[in-house]
Amino acid sequence: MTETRVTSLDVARLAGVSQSAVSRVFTPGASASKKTVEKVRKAALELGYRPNVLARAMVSGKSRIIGLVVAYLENHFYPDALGKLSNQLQKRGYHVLIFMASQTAGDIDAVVEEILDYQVDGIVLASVAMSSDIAERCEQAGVPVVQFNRYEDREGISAVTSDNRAGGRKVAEFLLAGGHERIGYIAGWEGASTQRDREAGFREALAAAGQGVFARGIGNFNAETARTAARAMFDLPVADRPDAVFVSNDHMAIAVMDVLRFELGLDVPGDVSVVGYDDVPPSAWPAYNLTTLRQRANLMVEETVGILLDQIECSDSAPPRMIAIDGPLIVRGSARIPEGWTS
Amino acid sequence: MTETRVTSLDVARLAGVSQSAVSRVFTPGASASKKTVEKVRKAALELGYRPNVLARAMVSGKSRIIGLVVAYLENHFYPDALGKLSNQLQKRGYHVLIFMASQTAGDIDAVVEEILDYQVDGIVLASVAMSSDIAERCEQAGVPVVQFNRYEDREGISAVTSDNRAGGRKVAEFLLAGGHERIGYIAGWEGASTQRDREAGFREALAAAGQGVFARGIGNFNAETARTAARAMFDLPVADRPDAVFVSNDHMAIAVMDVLRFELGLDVPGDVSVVGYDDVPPSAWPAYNLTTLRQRANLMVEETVGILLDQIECSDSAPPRMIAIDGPLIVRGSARIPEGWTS
DNA sequence: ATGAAAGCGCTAACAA
DNA sequence: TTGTTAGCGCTTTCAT
Repeated sequence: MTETRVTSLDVARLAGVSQSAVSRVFTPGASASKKTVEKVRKAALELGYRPNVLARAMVSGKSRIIGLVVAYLENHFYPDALGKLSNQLQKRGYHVLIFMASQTAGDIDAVVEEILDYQVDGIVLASVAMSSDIAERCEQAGVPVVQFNRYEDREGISAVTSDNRAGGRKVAEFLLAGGHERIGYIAGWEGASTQRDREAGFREALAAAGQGVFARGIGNFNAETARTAARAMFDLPVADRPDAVFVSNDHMAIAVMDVLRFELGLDVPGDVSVVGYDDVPPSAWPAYNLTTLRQRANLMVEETVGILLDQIECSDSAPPRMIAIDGPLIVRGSARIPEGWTS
Repeated sequence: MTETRVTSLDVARLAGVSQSAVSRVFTPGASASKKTVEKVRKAALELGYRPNVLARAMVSGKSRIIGLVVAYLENHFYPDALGKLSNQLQKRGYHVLIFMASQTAGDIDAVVEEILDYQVDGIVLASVAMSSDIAERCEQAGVPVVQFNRYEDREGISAVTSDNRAGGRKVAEFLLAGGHERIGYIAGWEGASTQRDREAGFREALAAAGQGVFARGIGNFNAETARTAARAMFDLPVADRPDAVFVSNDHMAIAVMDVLRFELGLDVPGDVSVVGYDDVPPSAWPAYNLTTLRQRANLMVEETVGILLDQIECSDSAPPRMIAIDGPLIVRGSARIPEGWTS
């Protein structure tokens, strides 16, 4: 039970070669004769040697660690994305170091400093606000950053989102085609680009049809807040309440459906049509059967990884990229389906 | 836009002290005069210096990284636990490095090797099977391991679970008190200690009342498999199907409720009582309102962190600890409530 | 192709 | 309290 730390030197001695020979055998683009490789591999196996990633990181300047900052894990979209991200990165030899950001705004700067302390090769900011300090610090440290499901356009920082504007439009068009005339909206956190874009696209398409938002509430991407907003919006006589509502993410939409049905005794979609955004797993459960705009998490993650590794591996700094991925409207049963609706 | 790497030496020069003085200022238990501290802090701030965690790890042997192996993120219990774990560790100056384990059995050994390469200070195995190799490798590397929500009792490895046996018993007693006489069970993955213990406790209490399991299906902790099991168990004439079913986690229980209600047209709890295990957020949603045994994730995580840090910080290796945390039955509306039921 | 030697940025003896 | 020195385990010139 002696705590054994096997080093390359141990292996070298056993194999009868120099320490640098061992290093070469374990370094992808290195030169070593068949013979040396063989001897070293054998010795390494015998001793159970594996290179120390940290030591390698020190000298090479590459840690193969990606820092991930996450704020909300309640919304199932995020754990889902996290899993996919971690998997993809793992396949390419990187790993994810997690940092939880409390919702507190200023906090994020401190978190990013902490991340940088670990000499990460890249950073993914999942749904947290950027500050210009962060951008600067990371650039000066030479660490690429990509924002996931959020962007701040004043900075020159890469971002991957779904095409929220187009998504908002699609939702409006669907509701309009369904003949709704009093269409409400429950907003997410107003500081989020996702929220702003979804609403902008939504209003755009409503306006094109000569309508506006009949009622507006704020849910902050939080279930409880969304419930409160739903009560305020719907606990009213028929004529005063919406006949349809676009809730800006599924996490809230589900909470809203529960309020409508179980607290207010309304029928969905009979009395009110509900449409969400994300297409998280519970939206497909028959009890909700939520019509929603799908965010293609797989593609979003692929793009994120692509951008990151481009920047890391091709040091001639690739320019920041802004990607918006289109997603389909998944028509289920929570909103009235227009006659002859196809696409 | 020059990539600046500020080192302690830079700070030392600016502050007019030695490099080790700088190190001392940034090392918790070190000695430095007010004056030195002041000069160094000022210089550090000016240059934006922060210690390199990796370099520190190399020499101190402590990386302040905890490796976490996770397999399922679909079951919301895990993201939830992950968030809590990461938060608690972060408060104590540690961070979580994620490793996704495919369900593949042998895979886990390779993953653990990879983790060890990062010189982690500890490992949390969340619901993945141990092998004796792992135990040995980690012990020999001097890295403490704790299993979360699973255990293998043949190894001397710490584990934190809920008291699954007691939980299974409580569920049975509740169903029995409700007057059910044909009680079914849908099992999780049979390789899991959680599954075994829940079933053991459940059967124990049934047996004590002179009953047995009326029907048994296997869901493998997977929603789709659970649906299949539910169809086989319930698509039968009244007399041949259970009047109650204990589904061994909520993730499956919700899927089962959907099958019962929407595919088979059965009323829950009118025709069938359903009880789950975990108390994940969706279980509280009115559409399910699932009676379930709560796993106290907060306590489980606290214990996990406690054990880990004890082993890491008090090098006189604390013995492995097995913790089983009792959880309450949360009585909601998916199962018939016995007359005058209180506790 | 291989070995010797010089660090990567830091902490921890050891002296002073 | 402080500076000097010796590494942590590795990659990478530079000779050979």
